[in-house]
Amino acid sequence: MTEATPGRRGGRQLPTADELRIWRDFIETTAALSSRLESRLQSDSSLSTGDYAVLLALSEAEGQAMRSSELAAHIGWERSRLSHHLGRMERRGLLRRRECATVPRGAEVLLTTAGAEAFKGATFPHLRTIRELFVDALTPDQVVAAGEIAAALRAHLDVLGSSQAIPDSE
Amino acid sequence: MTEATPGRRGGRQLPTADELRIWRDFIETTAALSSRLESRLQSDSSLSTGDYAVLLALSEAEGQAMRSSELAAHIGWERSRLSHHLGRMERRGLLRRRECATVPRGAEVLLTTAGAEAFKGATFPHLRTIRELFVDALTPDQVVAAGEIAAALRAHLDVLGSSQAIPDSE
DNA sequence: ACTTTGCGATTGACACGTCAATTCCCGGGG
DNA sequence: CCCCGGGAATTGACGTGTCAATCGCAAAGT
Repeated sequence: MTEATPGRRGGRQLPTADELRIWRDFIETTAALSSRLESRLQSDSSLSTGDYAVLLALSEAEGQAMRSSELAAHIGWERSRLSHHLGRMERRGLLRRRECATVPRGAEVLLTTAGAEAFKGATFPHLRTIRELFVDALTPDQVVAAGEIAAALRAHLDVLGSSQAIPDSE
Repeated sequence: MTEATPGRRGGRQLPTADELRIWRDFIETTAALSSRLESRLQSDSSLSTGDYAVLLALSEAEGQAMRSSELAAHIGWERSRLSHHLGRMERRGLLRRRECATVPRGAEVLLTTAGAEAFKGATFPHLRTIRELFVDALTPDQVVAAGEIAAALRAHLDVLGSSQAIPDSE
């Protein structure tokens, strides 16, 4: 009573066995890919991808500094996550935090020279790794297809997200 | 359209701007997808995807029990990760651990009724979520393409992995 | 003026993962 | 017999992420 209408995509409740197999393959492989990238970045530069995202944003900012909430919005992180991460990065000497003059309780994050150098040293091997692990693995057509798949998934997530998601998103 | 020397793929060191954009889109979207799935599973069933993987493996095992190293191999986890996770799941009453008769230092993991029920209650909504977030977002062609992309990425990871994988001495 | 509210940012408690020990127990040499 | 190497599993330290308080302070309300 719950199905028996093949062909119509809106009729099924559950994925088919083939779809499920592809799903598992897809999600596990992308996770493995992230994890490999992470460990490459770690061994090449002693940075995590989180560190890299923060350093990238700060490097591109004018004065190599940003308010922490701007930074959070820019890289799409929750503020609390950023705060924890900045604390760890500050302990490692990659950046400094300073009271912000313009905004009441605002904190400004600025790159140290060590941070700038770490970023500089990391970026080339990191990009090369992306090429090796992702671009080189696929045909040009597949790269394009991957982009389209990502766009479709993202669009779908956004649609669902607005109607029935978690509290505030961004 | 931005590059000047199309054709030779082995010549470049770094990804093009287009490739990089696709990469970021792809990796961030898949991460968002995982995270959405995780939170759906959590709110539907109070389980993490890790819990789900463990419960699935145990449910399918004969006697609803497995040696912990078999389990680790089956779901592809490191033993230490599994050990930590089993500890947390045991505290929540989803499973029990017992000394294994057949193997010297072997530990056997077995499902409790609570664990079996939690899994039973979780599986339908979980599969439905996979359908909603993944299958429904893509055209049938894209689903197939996603499978091929995953296979290509995985194969490439495996090739690289065997030649220059983990640091064994430094 | 004294609260109240609102926002930026931080903190604490906890789940999760990895790496490097460490424990337990076994089965050989010496 | 005692030690020693080795496999199974656990443990501890620590980085990382989330959620729910909390803190500090300025602008409003009364």
